Amino acid sequence: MLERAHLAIIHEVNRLGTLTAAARTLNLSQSALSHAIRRLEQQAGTALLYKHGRRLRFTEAGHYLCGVAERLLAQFDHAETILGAFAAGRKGSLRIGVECHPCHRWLVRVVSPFLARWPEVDIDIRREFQFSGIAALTQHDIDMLITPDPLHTAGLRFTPLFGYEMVLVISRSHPLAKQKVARPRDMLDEILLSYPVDDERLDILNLFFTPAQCRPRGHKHVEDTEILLRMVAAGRGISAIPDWLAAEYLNELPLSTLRLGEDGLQKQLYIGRRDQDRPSPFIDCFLEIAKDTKPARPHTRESRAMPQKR
Amino acid sequence: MLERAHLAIIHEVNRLGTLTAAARTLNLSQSALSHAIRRLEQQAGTALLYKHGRRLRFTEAGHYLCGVAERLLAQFDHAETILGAFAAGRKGSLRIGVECHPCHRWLVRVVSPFLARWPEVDIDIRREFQFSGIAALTQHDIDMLITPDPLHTAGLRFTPLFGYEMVLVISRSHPLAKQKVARPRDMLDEILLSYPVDDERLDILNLFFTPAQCRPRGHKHVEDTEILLRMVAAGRGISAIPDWLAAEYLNELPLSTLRLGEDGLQKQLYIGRRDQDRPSPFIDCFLEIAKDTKPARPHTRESRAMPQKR
DNA sequence: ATATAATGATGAATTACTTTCATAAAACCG
DNA sequence: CGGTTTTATGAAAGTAATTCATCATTATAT
Repeated sequence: MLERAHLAIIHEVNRLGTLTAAARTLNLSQSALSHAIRRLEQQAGTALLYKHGRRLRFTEAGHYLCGVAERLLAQFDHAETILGAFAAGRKGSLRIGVECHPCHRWLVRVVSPFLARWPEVDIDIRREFQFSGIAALTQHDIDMLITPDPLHTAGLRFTPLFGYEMVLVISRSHPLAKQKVARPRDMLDEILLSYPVDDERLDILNLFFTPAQCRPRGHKHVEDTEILLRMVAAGRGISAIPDWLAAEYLNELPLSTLRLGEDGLQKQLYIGRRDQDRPSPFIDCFLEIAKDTKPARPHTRESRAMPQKR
Repeated sequence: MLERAHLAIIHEVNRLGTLTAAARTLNLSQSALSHAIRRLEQQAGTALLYKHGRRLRFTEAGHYLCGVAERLLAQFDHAETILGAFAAGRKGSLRIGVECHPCHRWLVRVVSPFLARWPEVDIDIRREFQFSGIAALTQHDIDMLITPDPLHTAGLRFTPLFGYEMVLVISRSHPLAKQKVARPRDMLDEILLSYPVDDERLDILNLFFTPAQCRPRGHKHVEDTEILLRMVAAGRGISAIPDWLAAEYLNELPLSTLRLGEDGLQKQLYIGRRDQDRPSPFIDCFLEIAKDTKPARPHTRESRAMPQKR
C-alpha cells in the first residue's frame, strides 16, 4: 500500500537526486530508503527508479509518483498545520488566492482588520497557480479565490464584491491626455505595460484591442504596480488598471486616466468558495469585511481630476 | 505523523459510525483502531473523537480530518490505479522520432489504430533533433526512431519495416515526362525541391547527383509535401519522394514519376529501439501495427501509370 | 592507469511499532 | 436489573521497518 512515507522518500529523492542525501534529510539510513523503495516497487509491480551511473533516475511510473507526492505531501502538511491550530486552540487557517494582480493593495486593507479580530487564524495569500485559481480552489489548494473572472463550475459559489472600471493610464504630458475616451486606433504607437500574465487573461487585449483587430506597438511585463505606474508617468508606455487603483496614484504621479471605449471596460470582482465547505465564523467574517471594504476611492467622473489623500 | 492508515480509520469510522464496524471492514481489531486513534490524538495534541453514549462523535478537529481523509484517500486510490496501469503496461508514453519527412503520412495511419487500442498511452512525435535521431534515441529523448538510415550502434536495434523506391516527380507536361528513367545530366537545368534537411542527408544528392559529379541548377526547401508537389506539378521544379507517396498524388495532380537511374534508388524504412528497454505490451503492439501498415499503394511498375483511387 | 570517494544494493540482526488478546468500564435495551 | 453492545486499556505477540556491515559499481582525482 502506498503510504505517506513512500511519497516523502520519492519526493526527497527527486529533490536531492540521491538516496544518500534524501536519507539525511529524512533522518533515516540510506539502506532504509533502498529497502522501502524496493518493497514499494514489488507491491506496485513496476520499477520506479533505475540506476544511471551511480545516481538514480525515475522511470515513467516513478515520475508520475513524483507528481503525486508533491501534491499529496502538501496536503498532508497543510492538514497537520490546521490540526496544530486546533490543538493550540486556534480556529484554523485561510488560504486566499488572488487572480487579479492589482487587487493586492485592496486585499491588505481587508486582511488587516480581519487579523486583528481573529488573532488565532492564519492567513496565507497565494498569487501564483500551477493551473488556474479555479482549479486551486476545487483541489483545496486554497480556501477562497478573489477573481474578476468567475467560472461557474459545480461545487463553487461566487459572491460579487464590487464593480469597477478598467481605465487607461497615460502620462499627463501625453498628447492624448486631454481626451476623455481612448480608442484602440489611438494606441497603435504605444507600448503596453501589464502585469506578467498570459495575454489571454488581459482584458485590455481581449476586450479592447482584439475587437478592434489591432495591437499596440509593443507589450512589456512589469511585476510591480508602483514601478509600472512610474514608467507610465515617465511616458514609457500605457497601461490599464482598475479606476480605484488609478485614483490612489493620481495625486502622487503625473498621470491621466481615460475611459476605454465609449462604454468603458466594466468589471466586477468576485470571491469564490467551495459549496461543500462547512460554514465557519471566521470565513463569514472575512467575507463580511471584504464586502464592506470598498476600493480606496470609489471613482466617479468628477473625482477623477481631483483625487484626495487617503 | 498523519498517515494514510489514520485517514482510512477516520474515514471508516465516519462512514460506519462505530469503531467495531470500521475494524471489521479494515480487517483489524477494534482494539487496533482504538489504539491508533489514541496515538494520533496524542501526537496532534487534540481530541478527534469523543464518546457520546456508547458511540463516538467527531470533534471539530476530527470532523475536519474527515474531509481531509475523503479527499486524500481518493487521491491515493487513484494513484494506485494509475500505478497498476503502469505495471500492467497499459499506461505510458511513446515518443517517436521520424527522420524521414514524407513518412509522416504513413505514420498517422499507424498511430490512429494504436491510440484507439491504447487509450492510456500518450504518443508524441518529434521530427526535429538537436543532433541526430540516433543520438536522441540513445539519450532517451525518444523511445523509437523511424528512419531510412539505420546506424548500427551498440545498444540499438533496427527492425526493417518495408522497402520502397525513391522516384523523381516532375510535371506531366515536362519534356522529360515521357522518359522512364531519369539521368543526372538531364536535370542540370532543373530546380530541385526538397524538404528542409541538410544536403548530406538528401539521397537524391548523395546517391544520384554526386556520383555523376553534377548538381541541378537550383535547390529550394519546401516544408509541406502537398505544396511541394503542387509546385512540381506547376513546373516550378522537380523532387524525389518515395514511390508510395507519389502514388497517393498521381491521380490528384498532373505529375509523372521517373526511376532514378537504371536500377532505381532503393531504400528501406527501419524502426529503431534501444536494446536495453524492457519489453512493453504497447511498444510491441506499436511495432506490430507498424509492420502491418504497408505504405498506401504498394508501388509496382505497372501500377505507376494507372493509380487507383484509395 | 590506478587509487579514492561516492553511491546504491543486499542479507541478517535489531529495533520499533502495530496488532491482538483478554478484560474492564460504560451505556443502551428490554 | 441482567444481557448486549461498544469503547478503553495494559501486556503480550507479531509484524514490519530500520540499521549495520559489506559489496559492487561508477565517477573523480592523482
